[in-house]
Formats: sequence, C-alpha cells, structure tokens
Amino acid sequence: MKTRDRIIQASLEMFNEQGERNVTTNHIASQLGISPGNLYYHFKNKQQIIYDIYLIYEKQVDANLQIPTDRPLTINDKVVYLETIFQGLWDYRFLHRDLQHLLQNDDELHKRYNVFFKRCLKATQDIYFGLRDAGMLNACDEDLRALALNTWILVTSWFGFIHSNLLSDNEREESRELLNAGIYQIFALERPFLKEEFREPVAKLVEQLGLSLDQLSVLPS
Amino acid sequence: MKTRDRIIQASLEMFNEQGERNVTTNHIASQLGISPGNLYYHFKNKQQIIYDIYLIYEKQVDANLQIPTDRPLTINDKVVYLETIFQGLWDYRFLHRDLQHLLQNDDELHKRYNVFFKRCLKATQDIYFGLRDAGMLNACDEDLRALALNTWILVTSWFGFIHSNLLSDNEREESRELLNAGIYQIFALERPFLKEEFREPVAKLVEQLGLSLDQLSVLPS
DNA sequence: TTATTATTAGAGTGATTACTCTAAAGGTCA
DNA sequence: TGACCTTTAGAGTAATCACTCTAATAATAA
Repeated sequence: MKTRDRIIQASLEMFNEQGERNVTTNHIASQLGISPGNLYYHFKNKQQIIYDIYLIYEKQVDANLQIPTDRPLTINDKVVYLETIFQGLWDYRFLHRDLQHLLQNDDELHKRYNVFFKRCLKATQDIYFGLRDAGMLNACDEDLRALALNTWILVTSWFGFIHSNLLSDNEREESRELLNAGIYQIFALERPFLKEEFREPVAKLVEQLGLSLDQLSVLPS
Repeated sequence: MKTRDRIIQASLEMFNEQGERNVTTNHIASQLGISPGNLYYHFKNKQQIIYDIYLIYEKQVDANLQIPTDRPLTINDKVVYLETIFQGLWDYRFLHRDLQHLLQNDDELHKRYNVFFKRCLKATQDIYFGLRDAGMLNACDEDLRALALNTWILVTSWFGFIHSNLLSDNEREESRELLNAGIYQIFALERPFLKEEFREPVAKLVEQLGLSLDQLSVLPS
C-alpha cells in the first residue's frame, strides 16, 4: 500500500481508538515506523489528514443514502439503511466524537460538513416520505420533518452517548450489541407512526436484529 | 466575591464561549487579573475546576427534575421541565460539548456522571409514566422507556447539534430561538403518544413557545 | 551511465501549557 | 507591636506537539 494510504488508515484507527486529540502526528509516524518528515511530505498538516478521512466517509454515506427510483421502499430497505449508516458511524466514530472541535479548527471542513448535513437530512426526510408513500407510515409532513431531524441527531450522537454513559463501570467494550441498540432506538422513534398492519412484522424484524438496551441491563427499569 | 468563586465563574464563561480545550489556566488567571500561582492556590489543577463546575450543574439538574408527589403531573409541568433543563444545558454547555474528553481525563468525574445519568434517565421515565398516569399519554412501558432514552440523548446533544450544523454559514448566534427549537423537537418525540384530546392544547402551547426549526429556514423543506 | 525527481530519515525548533516555587503582602488577634 | 496564617504575585520549568530543514536514498527517465 502507498505510504499516503497507510497514513490515512493508521490515523483513522488511532483517532477512533484514542480520540483525535490524543493522537499526535509523531505518534502516527512512529506507529507506521516512518519519520515525521515523511508524514509531512505526504500531508501539509494534521488537519489535512482529517479532511481526507472525512471525504472518504462523506462519499460512503452519500452512497448509503441512495433512494431506489424504480420501486417503492420496503421495511427491509429501512433496516439496510440503518445497518450501513451505523456501520459507517462506527468505522469513522472519531469524526462525530470530536466533531465540534474539528469543525472549529477547519473552516473548509465546517462549510463542507454543513452542506453534507443538509443533504443527509433531505435524504432522511425523503426516506420517511418514501415509507409513507409505500403505505407504511401514518403522519403529516411536519411529523416526518421533525422525525427526520430527530433521527439524524440520535444517529450522530449514538456512539458519543454509549461512550459517555455506558462504557465506564465495567470497561464493557463497544460492541455490536450496543450498535444494534442504537438501531432499536431509531425504530422506537418511528414506531408510533407505523400503520397497524406493519407493527407486528416490524417488531419481529427488530427482535431478530438483537437486543434492546433494556435487555442489556445497563439502564434503570 | 471570593477569588475561588470568581475563578469558577470566569472558567465557566470562558469554557462555554471558547471550549474547554481552548482555555488555559493562564488565560483564566489573566482574564481575572490574578496570577497563575493564585489560581493554583485555590485549585489543585484544571480538572478540579471542571469537577467543581460539574457539581453545581448536577445539583441544579437534580433540583429541576423533582416530581411533585402531592398532585398529578400536568402538561404545564412538562413545559417547565424542558425550559429549566434547556436553560441549564445552555448555562453549562461546555460540559456536554466536550463531555467525552472530560470524562476520559477524570475517572472520578466519569463515575459520578454515570450515576447521574442513570438518575436522570430514571427521573425522565418517571415523568413520562406520570404523564401517562395523568391520562395524557397512550403508550406501553417499552415505548416510554425508549422515549425517555431518546429524550435524554436529544437533550444532551442539542447544543452540539446546533453548534455543528446551524451556526457556521452566517455566524448566526446561538439564540433563544434555537433553544426553543430544541424543545419543539422533544415535543415532536412524544406527540404521537399524546391522547387525542390533548393534541390541540399541546399544539397551542408549543406554538406559543416559539418557532420550530422549519420556520427558521435553516433546514431543507 | 547520468540527470532528475520522488521519497524518506531524523534531528531540531518555537510555541504552548499545565503546573511549581519562593517570597512578599495582607489580614487577624493577642 | 508582633506572631501567625492566608492569599497573592510572578518568574520559571519540564513536557508536549505540530511542524521544518537538510541531506541522504530510491526510483525513473534519457
């Protein structure tokens, strides 16, 4: 692999594991067994490494949020959307963890992220509108717009939430269970809007997916 | 005012405005016109300043989440809960902005915060159960538990969200409008569970409160 | 081969920052 | 007044970190 790509990959891994703030460019270089000079030959500065990682993430999310034009949406589409989005969240989790600081230090990134956010929110709305058109949801436009925004906030905050609230006592590893619990919470958001005849099958689907947070016994009951 | 209290107050203001990461102990001292030595006479280290600020915040939130025992909950209680909680969020917004990093660097804070989170989640659940007991909501236990958790995540992520997504283009100041939009989003969460006869009065209440985000024309429609 | 360019090493640097140390000043009470 | 404790100033320091500079080496082309 090219040195440049190895830098990106190692940075991503280290950022995710230790947080961007705790990973220095010297750490990255030493992790790869290369010199700092070499790293700075390939990247102008640390910001640029982050920016380049972000671009890859953005591209992936945009691909994941495509809406089929040739057929109506199904409930299974929704599951696929959530699974791919949460997987992306996980793979690039440092981005959302330190988002505010990253944006504060890089105007270009901030502008680009704002455009990206609006595009994602639009796509999320369109997915919900699509599900309503497919006869699954019962809600007015205002409901669905608020729902889309709440979905976005929940999704982008999910790993921050589990990291802050559920991972300290017992060093529980961030796991697929906790990831699936996030999907469960999103389904809980839209459940009240589901038409009667879809509640049963969706409940089955969610159950298959894994556990709710309640069952992980980390929360009060 | 005592020097110790002035340090706490100045730190809080500066942390909120610039982010904890960008405020050094020397900045705080110089802002107050005192020496770094003086600051460290009153506080063992920077962590302790943060910890002390956190304690004040925690106390305030606990007070705000009290549930009346002598009467059933009303919809107006809900408004008061949300207004005081969001105001507290705003007054101590740096805490949630940099939460993960703060917790990572201070085990004692992390443990204490975990207990606090569980207490808050319990209180939030109890409020929702109380609203159901008062005949306002129509939902099963599982619905309400998921709702409480989603409420917590939304509330604690709200200012991070507006800071990252809505404040860059035009330097729009974080304003009461944006704070109220957060309350609007929380009401949107529970709206589908509201019993028919309460939808009209709640809608009126929400309208009085201010604008939804849609009307702020920062989002796609 | 030789010339040229791309890649790498690694020592070093200037800026920053949390925090320390010593001594002085201020307050209190006999 | 003088003894004693509290509070303050401010210079200083060790560590950290993003980044630079120079020179060497590898790759490529003529």
